Amino acid sequence: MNPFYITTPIYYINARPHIGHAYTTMVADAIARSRRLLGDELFFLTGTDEHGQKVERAAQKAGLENRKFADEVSATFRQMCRDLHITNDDFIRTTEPRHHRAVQEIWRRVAAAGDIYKGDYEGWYCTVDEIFVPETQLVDGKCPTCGSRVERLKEESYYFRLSKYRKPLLDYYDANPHFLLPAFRLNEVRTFVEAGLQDLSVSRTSFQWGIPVPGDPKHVMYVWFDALTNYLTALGFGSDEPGAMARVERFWPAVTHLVGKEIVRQHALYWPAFLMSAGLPPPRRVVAHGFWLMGGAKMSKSFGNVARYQEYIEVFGVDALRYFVMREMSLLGQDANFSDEGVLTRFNADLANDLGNLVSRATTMIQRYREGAVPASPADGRDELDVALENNLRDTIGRVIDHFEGFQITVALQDIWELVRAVNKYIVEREPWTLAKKPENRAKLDATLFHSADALRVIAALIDPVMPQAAERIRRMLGTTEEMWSGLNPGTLQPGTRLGRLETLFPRIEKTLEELRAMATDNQAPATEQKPVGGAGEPAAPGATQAVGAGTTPAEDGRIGIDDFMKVELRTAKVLEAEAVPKSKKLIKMKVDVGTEQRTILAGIAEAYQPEQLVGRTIVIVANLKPAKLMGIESNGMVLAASPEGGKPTLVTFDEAVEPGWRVR
RNA sequence: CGCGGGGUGGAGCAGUCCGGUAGCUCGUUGGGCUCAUAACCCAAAGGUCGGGGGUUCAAAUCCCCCCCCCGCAACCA
Repeated sequence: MNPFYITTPIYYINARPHIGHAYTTMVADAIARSRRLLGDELFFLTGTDEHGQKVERAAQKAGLENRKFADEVSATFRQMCRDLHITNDDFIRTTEPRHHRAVQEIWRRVAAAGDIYKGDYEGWYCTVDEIFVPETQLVDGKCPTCGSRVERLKEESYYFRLSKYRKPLLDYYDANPHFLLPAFRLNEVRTFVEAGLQDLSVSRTSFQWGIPVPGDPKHVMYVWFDALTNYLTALGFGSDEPGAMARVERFWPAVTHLVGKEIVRQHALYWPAFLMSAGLPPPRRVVAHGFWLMGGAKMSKSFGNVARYQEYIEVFGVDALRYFVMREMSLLGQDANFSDEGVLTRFNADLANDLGNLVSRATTMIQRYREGAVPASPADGRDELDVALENNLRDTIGRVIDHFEGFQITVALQDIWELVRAVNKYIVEREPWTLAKKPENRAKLDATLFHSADALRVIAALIDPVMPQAAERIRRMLGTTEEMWSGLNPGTLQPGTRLGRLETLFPRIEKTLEELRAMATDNQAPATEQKPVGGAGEPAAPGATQAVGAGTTPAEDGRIGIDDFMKVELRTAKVLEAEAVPKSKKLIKMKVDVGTEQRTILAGIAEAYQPEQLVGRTIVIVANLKPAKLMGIESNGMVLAASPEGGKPTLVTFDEAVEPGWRVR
């Protein structure tokens, strides 16, 4: 047996599971199921990433002890696996002792290879949020989340000599052109590596919720060093138990890491480098998928367009959701759209009309014409139509297997549905209902019924990885049992097989979209503790955009006094000149008259306004803001505008004409 | 010249690496059938393949230029 090890990313517990997490997990499950059907020895891993400052803070906010908080959120991901019929062999949590041992062992090996050194991490530190803020995210030299002052701080940190691995990584990519799929993503990573690599800060002293560095416990390991190692932990790496290393040797590096495109760099670059340093082979394959878009836009909680997988399960069923996502988004392709219309259309057209109806008509006829027992296919009843159908079955089996092996699940489903339609056509061409009227057509009718049922048996086997429940239900109706792909052939259905109880496989959903949406809303659980979303649900990269809404409260309840407000000097100003800042996307530079003087101000409104339409307008500015440089230009103030989260700004205007320089309050 | 992805019938996509009748699903229109979940089967309409040059007997596909959209990065003071 071939060893085959597949993983999902471990999901960062600062968000609750949504469609993004569900998608990755369902795809990994389908691949796992397909490999089992092919006879591989399989290990399938998923889990949660639970360390880090964001978790510490989220726990604090929820008023829970770190571990309690982690337990709770991690459990929702475990529940997601149950909800989606995921067949993972293990569910790892980075807070488990086995993982601590494994990570520390990796650290020791990397250190022994001379790739860890102590240095200083220097950056801007917000003492309120207790977090380092990347220079580029500073707002007016202040913390972007809480607005308080940041200070230059140096923190002792261990570094990993990533720079040393530029050449080995490039060599590895060259020797393994399919290491990262799809191919264009490997190009991106290669370009990045070629440009040169900086050593990576891999420890922190500013928080404790992490895995201590061996021999220097005031340091905890930083994000990726901890998280990535989970893939080895689950195999038993670092364990003292007898036989643990045997499993590592068995399944490593025969691994496929399924990831979202936002964490390609970590998996295709950091991780192989860590492993090389530790004297272990890099993973065999990384497959990176795109994002689900809602209404053409990336899902984000602030847009309120994050799809919850639970609603779709309730309305359409687990299999239908699995089918939709795998049919609609090519694993090796671009981003795809997730919409109620899309799901509904796929459900009715593909599942109810094409497949469900085929199952229904084929089984009903056997029931009606042959008392529920599959007839044999007599030689004198067969003709070229039957031969063509059998050939079609054989070809489709081969192609579907190939496509699954190449991670082209979407294409495999297309092929299966081509077959489904071919069987529907076969039945129409044979007209069994006409044959049944004349006894002399008995042989031909038998052949027709047999081959239809036989085709259903094959179809059930082929959809099994994507829709395990539907496959099983078809088998129950047919009276057959599960079959491996390795021995799957047309024509092997046992004559005399008695059908089971017939049921409707996928009942058409005749509801309108409005009704569906209403159902979904009704089912929506009362908004629980809203956690910020990071990417498609995978661990956010170090220095990623700070979570919205987390720890923004400077004072007790966040309110300020009138005197605080009066510190902000708002004034009207007239725009005299305006021009777009070259090479910038959002900035417009303008010269404004503030009554007593003229000054230059930059505003991030280029996406909503043309410079020409600004000239002559009266706007509101913050007049006593410290100057700041943007794109090399100094801005003396700030323009007031209202904007939806992530949307285009609208300038503050007045009912009646006002003069420049008036105070606004 | 920051990096990358994309622009193909009304909608969503494949085809582009390895030039040669432009394909699939949904939708629309007409027909067939009645075993079946008003499902299924057939047929038709609908595309200057973002624009312009070039290479070639032949370009959606190769080369050059331009336009537009979407990510990421950099600047929403």
